[in-house]
Amino acid sequence: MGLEFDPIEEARRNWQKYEWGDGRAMVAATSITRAHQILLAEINAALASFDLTFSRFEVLALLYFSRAKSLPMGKIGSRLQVHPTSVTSLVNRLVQDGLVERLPHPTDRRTTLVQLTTRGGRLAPRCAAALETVGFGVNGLSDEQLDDIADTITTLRSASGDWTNPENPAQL
Amino acid sequence: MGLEFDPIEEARRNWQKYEWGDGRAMVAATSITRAHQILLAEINAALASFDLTFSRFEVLALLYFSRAKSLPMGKIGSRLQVHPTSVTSLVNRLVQDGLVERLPHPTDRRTTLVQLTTRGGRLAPRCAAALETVGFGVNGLSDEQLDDIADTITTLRSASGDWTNPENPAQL
DNA sequence: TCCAGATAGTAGGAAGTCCAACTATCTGTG
DNA sequence: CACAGATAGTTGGACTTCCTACTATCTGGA
Repeated sequence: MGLEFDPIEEARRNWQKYEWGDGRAMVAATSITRAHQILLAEINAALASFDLTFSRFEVLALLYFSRAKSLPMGKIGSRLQVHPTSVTSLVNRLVQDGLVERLPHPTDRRTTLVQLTTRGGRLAPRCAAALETVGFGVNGLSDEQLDDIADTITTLRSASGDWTNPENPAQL
Repeated sequence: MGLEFDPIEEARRNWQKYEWGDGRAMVAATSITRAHQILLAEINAALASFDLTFSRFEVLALLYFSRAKSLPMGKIGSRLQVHPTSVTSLVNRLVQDGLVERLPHPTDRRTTLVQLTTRGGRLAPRCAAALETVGFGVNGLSDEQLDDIADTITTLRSASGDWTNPENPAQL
């Protein structure tokens, strides 16, 4: 990139210099944004040879884990925490690639079931292996660091109401 | 959301159950992705009343911090770590909103300078204040947690070559 | 001097995300 | 039973990001 310094530390200095605050929250938020950008690039590079993206792989994996290898569109959205319209476009592409199929729900005609195809079922574990090989882009971190990040972000997610923990009614 | 459990923990269990790995890296990567999604939504909500997004605010802030309140397109891209074409589209929109101007570089005719307008210069600090008010979406975390996350991600960024530290020639 | 290669920026296109609005279907209450 | 409101999914549009390809300009070595 040609940078001789950490651009995020530079941002913190300026944030403080102009008295916009201590920069703590800004640095944390910017760091997470940048981390996401880096990980996504490495993950997608690892999946490129399968003609998959991380988002589409997540759908495949979710279906693979399900009992009947199928789930309603809406359930996919709530599990992956993405908007219904995102599910629509991801599934469109997966159907196009022959990795999943849309099926009518047996009793609720509003609902569309997404069913993993044989090809999709074969592909998912191979992608998982490829992702494990590249360590999901976080190879530079120790097991402890990975767990620390995950734990802290769990706090963040919980505070933002990512899910309702039955053991913690306070969240309601 | 209607979820009664943490979808990421559920993913870890399944990852292990199908023997795809211990799920550590997957959980860390997925957590960062989700954290990014949450923060971006809160940040953009805080900036919506200014008709700004986080990306466009970052450009504004970077120019505000610069000596002449102007920078070349390319420098903006390298500081914010985004692709040149992203800078083009961000600046297009900022120009359209009258917050920045494109100026020719005095000596290098290839280069385009982006100059903060008076309006842009007035807006930047107000947006910064709004972001500080919502704590950049990380209000649920303590100062220590914020610093821990930032530190760990610095390791990750450094490992991925985000910048070349002059004090650490090993990165070259 | 002059041209090959590097550098700066833009255009067009793909992908993912979200939102608002819309259709179709179900469900519960009066 | 019937209808208002909830629920499921899609369409169209906005935004950011990246990639490839392209033009314009600069620079250094032959």
